[in-house]
Amino acid sequence: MQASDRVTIADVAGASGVGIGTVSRVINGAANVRQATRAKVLKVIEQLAYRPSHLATALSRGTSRTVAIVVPHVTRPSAVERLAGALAVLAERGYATIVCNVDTASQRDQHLAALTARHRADGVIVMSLALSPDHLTSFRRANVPLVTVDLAARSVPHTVIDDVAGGRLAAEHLLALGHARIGFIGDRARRGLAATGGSTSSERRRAGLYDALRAAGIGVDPSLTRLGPHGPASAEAMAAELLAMPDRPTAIFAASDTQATGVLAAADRLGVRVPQDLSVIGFDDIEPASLLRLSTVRQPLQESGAEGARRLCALLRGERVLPLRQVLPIEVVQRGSSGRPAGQSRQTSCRSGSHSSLNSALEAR
Amino acid sequence: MQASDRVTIADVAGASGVGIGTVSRVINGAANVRQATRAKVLKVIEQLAYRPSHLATALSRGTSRTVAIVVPHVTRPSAVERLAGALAVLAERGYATIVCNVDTASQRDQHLAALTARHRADGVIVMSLALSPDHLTSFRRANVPLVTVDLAARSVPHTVIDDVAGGRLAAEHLLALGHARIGFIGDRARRGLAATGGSTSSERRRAGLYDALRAAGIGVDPSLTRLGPHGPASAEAMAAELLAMPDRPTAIFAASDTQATGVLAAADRLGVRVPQDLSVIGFDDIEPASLLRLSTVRQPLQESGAEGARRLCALLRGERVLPLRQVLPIEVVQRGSSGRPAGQSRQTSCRSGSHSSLNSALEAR
DNA sequence: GTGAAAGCGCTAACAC
DNA sequence: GTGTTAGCGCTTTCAC
Repeated sequence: MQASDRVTIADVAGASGVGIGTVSRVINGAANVRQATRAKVLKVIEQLAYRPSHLATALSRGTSRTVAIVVPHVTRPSAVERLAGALAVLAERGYATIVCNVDTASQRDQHLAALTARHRADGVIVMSLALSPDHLTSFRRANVPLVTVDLAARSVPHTVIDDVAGGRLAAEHLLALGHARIGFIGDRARRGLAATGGSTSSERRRAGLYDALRAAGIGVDPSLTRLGPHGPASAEAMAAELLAMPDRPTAIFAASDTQATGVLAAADRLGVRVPQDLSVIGFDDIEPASLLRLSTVRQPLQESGAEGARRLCALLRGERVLPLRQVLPIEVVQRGSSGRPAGQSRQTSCRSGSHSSLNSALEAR
Repeated sequence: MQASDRVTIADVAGASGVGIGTVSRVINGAANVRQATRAKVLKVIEQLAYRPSHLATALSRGTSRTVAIVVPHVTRPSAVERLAGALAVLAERGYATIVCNVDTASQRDQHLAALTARHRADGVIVMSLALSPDHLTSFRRANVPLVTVDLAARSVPHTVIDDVAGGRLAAEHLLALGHARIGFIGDRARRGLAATGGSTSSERRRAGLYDALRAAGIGVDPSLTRLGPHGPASAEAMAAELLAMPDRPTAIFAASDTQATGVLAAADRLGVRVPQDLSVIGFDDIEPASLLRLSTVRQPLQESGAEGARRLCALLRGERVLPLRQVLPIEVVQRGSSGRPAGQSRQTSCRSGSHSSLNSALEAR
């Protein structure tokens, strides 16, 4: 048994006394090989510890069965859930998956440029990322199949949710509970990155909130909207601002569960009880949301990645993928962080009444 | 401008009136090309929208500048942090990174087997995974450079922390605060997966706890140790058991922050105040820990992935990587979830005194 | 059934 | 400087 490094199909052919064509047939399980020949070749392969060269196979076949995923901020729970959903589908179908994390616009451009090289990846999935017309054009010109997730791109198959409707759902949930002053905590769009189709999902969710407020005849108070960098710390600071207002909101809608977590922390620090003094609703339904009893708008994160992967696979099989725009369902999940505002305690929706908030708990430590 | 698909280096050479060797030199920025020639070739490349075939280049060079990372349970915060650390280093050095998520032993074996194929990846990083001698052997025989992270493997460069010491640190922190009855919540080793070198990190942390208890002359009460599946829900259930004991612990050490989160939730549900009635310390220092005011043993997760990547790169450059065993530092981060047990309030180490626990807060909703 | 040979698209060594 | 050629290690006709 020698090192499989440097052992080629020719070595196997030589040692088995057959041609390399036959060895190739054996490797690929072609039918037209005599049983005895097959056995002999397999034995030699075993003895020589022969492993086919993936590169040679791929070059010869013209495909490496590799796809690439471009995803921003991979450490965020929503991103990693999507990624995991896609990885599972792709692995099951025998695709290797290159993961390109991007935290800056220049990283994004670099990765996208690299992926339009010939034979780099059979196809590409782009998630939650601003894609310029130029980007789209280079993929088209390079003839690299592309699908997107959490991002609408014209003439490219995309899997999304209706963020505006999601914002509306969150708002309607709070409105139904009797809230009239509803604050919003969301992302300040960073130049270039994290924007999708001209607006971020945070921005669209805010739009949905405003829609609902107007529809309810309440109108929008811009002073209740705060935008800042993503992340719990920033959300906490912004929520603290809202809670310090003389006429503070009775409810806050956060554009993501991560930010909602920050809102809970802020309420805590200020001794504001949730949900008695403040209702909070987030977006995404990431794992910790359930533990924190956070009401939220759930979107199928893993499933979105899985669907993106399935659609890319279909594309790679040469199928047409229709409809181009796939919209996944969302729903409100009510937990303990949302309830009727003070003075409207009739028919309280939450399970119990007199408790300290997560927030005051946090402050305690 | 035609599709770059199917345009080869020969086409460029033909259209520029030069040989393919010259085109190759231009592409790779070789010095010995006349300026005029270079310009002409570059213009044609532009016009034809030529993109070199990655597969052809890689096959010819014998390397694809691709590495693979095998990581279990990629959605866990600790895993994704490590992954992100590695991705950043690898991207910066021009390596594409294949990510193989594994949730079962069979997925692990499948991925590891695939990665020992010739030319699949230039090198492999395995994280937090049980690696059998057979696995090690096949990598060695296949001549595929291998490093591990959060996993000791003999004769393979590995980046780890001292989990036993970490357990000891956590214990000593609690002991110093005056705790004597210290519970432990950890993973029940799942057959095959998630075990490293015969024992899981959870198991080693527990061993460290026991060491410290014995060293303190307190001894070990096995009834205070609970093992179960990873995840906050399971941890919550186990913690609830501990807290229901007649002589319940005054402190609980959880093998991970994720599990510690479950402990906090359990305390909440039972109306046990943290840290007054119960101190909690976790392990890892993942992002939410700070928000939850969770005391913890911090380990450099991103850095561990980055170091693994750096060491693999060194290996790929042909350098010897020494020492084989790289141990990263850990430290206790005290936050609000740990304090003196009731009746020992003198010189309390935590910031404030009379607060409700996260736990009671959670119950409230 | 099986062997020989022509690609796949590039790099690199070698001539000129 | 630049063109030519021999690989890199497979798959896949096409004869036999």
